[in-house]
Amino acid sequence: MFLYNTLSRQEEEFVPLDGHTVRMYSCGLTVYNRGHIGNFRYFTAVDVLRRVLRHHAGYAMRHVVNFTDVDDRTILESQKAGVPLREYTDRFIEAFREDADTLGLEAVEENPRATDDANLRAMCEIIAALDERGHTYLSDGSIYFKIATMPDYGKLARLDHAGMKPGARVDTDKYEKEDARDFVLWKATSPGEPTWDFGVGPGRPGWHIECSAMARRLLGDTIDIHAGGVDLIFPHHENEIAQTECATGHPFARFWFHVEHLIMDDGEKMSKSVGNVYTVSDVLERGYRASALRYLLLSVHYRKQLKFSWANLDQAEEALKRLMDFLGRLERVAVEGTHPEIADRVAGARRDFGAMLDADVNVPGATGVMFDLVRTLNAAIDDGRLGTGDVPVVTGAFEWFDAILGVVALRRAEEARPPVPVEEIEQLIEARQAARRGRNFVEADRIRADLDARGIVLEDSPTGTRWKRK
RNA sequence: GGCGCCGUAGCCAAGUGGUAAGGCAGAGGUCUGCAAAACCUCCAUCCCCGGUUCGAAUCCGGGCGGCGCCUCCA
Repeated sequence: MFLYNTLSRQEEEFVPLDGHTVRMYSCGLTVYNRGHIGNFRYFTAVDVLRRVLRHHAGYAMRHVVNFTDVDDRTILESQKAGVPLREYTDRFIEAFREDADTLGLEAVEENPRATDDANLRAMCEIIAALDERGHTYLSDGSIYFKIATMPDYGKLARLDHAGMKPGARVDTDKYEKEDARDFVLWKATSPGEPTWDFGVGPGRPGWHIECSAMARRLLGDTIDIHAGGVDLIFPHHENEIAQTECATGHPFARFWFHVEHLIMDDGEKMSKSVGNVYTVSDVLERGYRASALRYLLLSVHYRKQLKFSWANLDQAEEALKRLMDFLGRLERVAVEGTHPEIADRVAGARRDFGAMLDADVNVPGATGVMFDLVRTLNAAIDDGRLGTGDVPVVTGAFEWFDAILGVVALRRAEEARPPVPVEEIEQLIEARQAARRGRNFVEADRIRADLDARGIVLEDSPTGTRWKRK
């Protein structure tokens, strides 16, 4: 398969270094707040990449997603809340797990948090190695990385520092730095701040060092894929490269996978600092389903900005309904027989779907292939050219599609918890059938409208009445 | 000011040199007690202007517009 690599700015064929296990690190949340749907656009994109690597390319995974549970904001917010740092960040880690579960993200192999001893120790080992090799200096009790000691610094972001806007915002750090681009590895702490001492003196981690350390400890010196949002390219990922490569002497990540932003209708990036933020639970409270949200998040290629709007979410819901209606219909096929042309058509769709995934995870292209197949098969069902003998081939294909998309499984889990008890629905359907037999259509329509208002839709067919969630 | 991305139908969105996938919405039809679902039909020449080419939405140049990064940020 081919993946776009930010490092080379082009698509490259991807094969894990050892040929069978993908070692992937994706930057996780800073847990001072609940993640918003922009964050989850990224997590969902990485989830699909992971699923493609596993279920399509057939690789084993060793995938690490961290929690940044110490930085200026987590410290500040926990102090404001009057809660110990660890306890404060625990809440948002728990919230993340809930949201991840709601959106059907596959569990990853490791979820380290920065303040675990093993990770702090790993950070200090890197810092010590950098110090030995002359890449650091001390200023005001903090340890800095010295950019000037790394000739190829900037190879990922490719920023032209000569052309940077003069003045203003380059050096906002309150500490003394020799060069504006130097960054802190280990921060001096002020009284009352959490402090650790694992061999480089008391202090707390700089932002970038944790990812380098956790990736190295759990995945080794060179990893296959490092993922993040595009906003992390600079400075975060650039600095991770600097630290790790100068400490180990090996290339850090072979592929850099960056996901574009989700932006709001009004055209602004959704971010905590701007304040235009919706969480997964906000979306659910508006009456939308998580499956629809997941579908929407997948409906734009990961390297393009996704403009979020409630109208788009409505459209996603409708598209998903079409898919679910088809799958339901498939289960009810009664005509016997097997048709080789159906198997051919399905095989073709599987091939095309896979080709889309191979081309830099083209999910919108892949869903196009899938819906094309839905129409063909719906038509085949209509005129009896799809028999019970064909059904397993078809369901097999759609199960595979969903192993990647993960949207049908979510929807089915939601269906298992209808807003009206199943027993009651069935009683009402029975009552309505009796009314219809007596040609009392007023009563029949009343029951249908009543259920509709409660979120249950009825559909009549020659073989009886079916219900589904709205 | 520097670097980069993007601009495809009413909406969302693939396609990046060979004559516009898919979804939503809309119109007409078939089916239905009525609906729903489903099917059939219809609905774009790709922001603008130049250029390269037998041929461009796709490549090049110039505009216009939107967004991102350069600062914490998925």
